[in-house]
Amino acid sequence: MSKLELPALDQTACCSPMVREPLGETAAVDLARMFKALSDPVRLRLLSLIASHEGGEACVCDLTGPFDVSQPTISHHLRVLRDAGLVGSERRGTWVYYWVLPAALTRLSDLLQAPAVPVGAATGGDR
Amino acid sequence: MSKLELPALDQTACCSPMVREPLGETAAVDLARMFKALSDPVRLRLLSLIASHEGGEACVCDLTGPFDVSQPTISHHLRVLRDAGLVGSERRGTWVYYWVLPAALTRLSDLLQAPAVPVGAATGGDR
DNA sequence: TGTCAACATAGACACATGTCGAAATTGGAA
DNA sequence: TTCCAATTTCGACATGTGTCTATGTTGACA
Repeated sequence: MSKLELPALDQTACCSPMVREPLGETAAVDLARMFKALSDPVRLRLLSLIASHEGGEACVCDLTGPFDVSQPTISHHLRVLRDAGLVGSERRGTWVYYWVLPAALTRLSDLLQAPAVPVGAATGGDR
Repeated sequence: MSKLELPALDQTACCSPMVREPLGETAAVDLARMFKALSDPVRLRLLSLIASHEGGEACVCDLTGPFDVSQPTISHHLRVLRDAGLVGSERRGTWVYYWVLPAALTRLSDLLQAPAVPVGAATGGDR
């Protein structure tokens, strides 16, 4: 009997029990893609700048000035943010407007607050 | 007079006002580094798996099995998470334990909830 | 229709990153 | 001290990423 208990004790000493379901592989790929979009300082600042405007929306003409990179680079970064589902965009005549998609950001922050809370497959959708 | 008012109207039509201070360059570099650590699916799942254990802490021996990559690769990923300040680690005899640093995760989620809220320079510190 | 401004895309390039197997390091037991 | 298990680090390599200049696309206006 004592022999049977020792292995169990060994495992208890090494392993703490799981208290919740960890993130699955499919969700991780999706979420990692969004985090990757945020993993560049310029892109992070772009998102912040857009969100700092009234209504969480800004014109591109307001986004190309404050950075030390060229206009095509800003455009490329905005594309990455959009493709990752973090912002939406629309051309209105001369100007193109970008806006944050709060649902996507909420999805990320929910994960970080309780990282192992099961995340549903719901998408934010466009504005 | 009507000529003088048109340019001002044009600018109003294009630009929405700023309602808060956007993220600065220095903070963005720091935060982007943490997001980069989360931008790989395996690393995201590792963090989630650690956090899913009781006390937000897990033994490495629990972390090397559930993934389709080699043990050195898991070790490398854990290193990236640790260097980014998202987890802490400690060797206790035979086993090495990793735990999440909630303050770092909170810092990220706060940014995503109100992306343009000024983020202080406070660090999470180690456990 | 031609011209211009605003913005996006393409291609090239230097540098970064994920993964592997091999090797090194650390701690425990004999 | 030697041997072993657990874990980290190293070096190589294929692939990915940020940035640029050049070019293409879109919309407004004369």
